[in-house]
Amino acid sequence: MTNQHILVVEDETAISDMIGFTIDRAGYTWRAAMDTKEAATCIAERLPDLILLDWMLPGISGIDYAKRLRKEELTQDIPIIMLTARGEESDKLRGFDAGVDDYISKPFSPKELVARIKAVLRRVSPFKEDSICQIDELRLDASSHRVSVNDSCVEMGPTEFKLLQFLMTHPERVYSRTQLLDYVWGSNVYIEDRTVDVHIRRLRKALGDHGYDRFIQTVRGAGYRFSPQE
Amino acid sequence: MTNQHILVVEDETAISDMIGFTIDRAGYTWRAAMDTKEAATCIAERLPDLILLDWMLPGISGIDYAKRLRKEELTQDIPIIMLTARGEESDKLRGFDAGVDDYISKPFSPKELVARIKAVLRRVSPFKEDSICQIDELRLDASSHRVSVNDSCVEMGPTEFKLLQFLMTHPERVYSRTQLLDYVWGSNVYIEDRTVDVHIRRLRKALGDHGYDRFIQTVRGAGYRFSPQE
DNA sequence: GATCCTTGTCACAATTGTGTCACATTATAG
DNA sequence: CTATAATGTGACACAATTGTGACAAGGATC
Repeated sequence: MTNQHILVVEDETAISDMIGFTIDRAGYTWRAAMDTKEAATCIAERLPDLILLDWMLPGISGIDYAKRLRKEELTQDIPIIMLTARGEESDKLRGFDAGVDDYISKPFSPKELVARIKAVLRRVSPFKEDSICQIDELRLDASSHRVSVNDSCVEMGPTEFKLLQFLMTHPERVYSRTQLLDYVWGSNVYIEDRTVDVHIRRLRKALGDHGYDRFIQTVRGAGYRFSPQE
Repeated sequence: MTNQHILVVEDETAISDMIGFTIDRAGYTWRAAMDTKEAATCIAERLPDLILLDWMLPGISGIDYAKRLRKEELTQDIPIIMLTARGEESDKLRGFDAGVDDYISKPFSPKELVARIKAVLRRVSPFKEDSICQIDELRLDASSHRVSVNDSCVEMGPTEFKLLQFLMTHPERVYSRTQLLDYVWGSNVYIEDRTVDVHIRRLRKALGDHGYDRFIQTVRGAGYRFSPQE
């Protein structure tokens, strides 16, 4: 994972300079853009591995821009971390809907910035690599976004897909509801723990039609585990 | 989930009670201190994995205390999260200089508190996992939350699991009932000593089906001990 | 705008775990 | 050997956790 590239979209140069200095020292390369137009140029020149996006940009809100990035094929898989000022946190949820991966509220420490960048990159990249994951006859194809058992398709919602993807790529290990929220939904979403149960239920139902719900096991007092065993 | 311990340094009992309640449910053990003196006592008794520190303490600012903790060898690596009231955020940067790892501004939701605690702990000690513990043919795998003897699964409740985990990671040593309550249940529960007996009984029963109950030995007048030897 | 799908939350049901008690059993002191 | 204290054990009420169906809000699609 050497030489990952980060695009900083931020109109205050004081801030983007500080950010640049920090991520430089962390071993990443980066470019700064002051508006969406510059950003487009940067992206064309070199596709970044991650985008740091200010909440407010000249002429457009960061969220709207994030949505736009999500629609373009080129950029739809690039993780986005939003930089919010104090008091804008109430709108966080809107951002997660737009596909934002994480938030940092200003002022933040260099440590925190680097930690979140690392966390997001770690979370995102393992998914990209092995696009096909098969355990027994249960097969998950990330690139075509399909789950199948013996070539017959298993229908499920996007969240269930991501959940199954995470579980299948991390089998034989128990994850608490909070951890699953962290890893599957994203770090700081404020969602009830119990919501995970409901999605587990939906996932089991989808797999159950094909007899594979037994792979998803409840560990009382701890969380859930994916395992072909027993 | 290896029973991490948190120290809460906060002079308002209403707040520290609420915090305690929350982190209890998140599976951590904790102690509360109302001032730096009490804090020192708590640290001496059991070194915490994380410190929650109020911005203002009787006689000293939280930041100054944080700096002091950073100077002591014993505490310099323990992550600190500061609790700030609204309006004190402008001083965040000073705190980061003092080596503070994160901030939470009051009022905060339990969910946010737990999320930040986990984030900081994960950031600081990412390698605290795995922990497969095997003695003879008895194997306890913390990450998959499984106990097995010769690959056949041993069923037990959550408390029995934690108890066995503690005993297996601290073999050859006698623990009194009160100590076990402290270490396995958490130091702030009010439970009868004799309850430990019942859980020992349940644990023995689970292991006994596989012939491993002899590992849990009663030391009359003292407590219990885990040991492969008779 | 009408329709469909997804999603988070809730309320209630089903299940499982927990702490305490009473009584049985065992060890130890005298 | 007996008295006494410590530990083992089964039962049980109730607490806590998890499963499940329903629902309303919000997006997406057309």
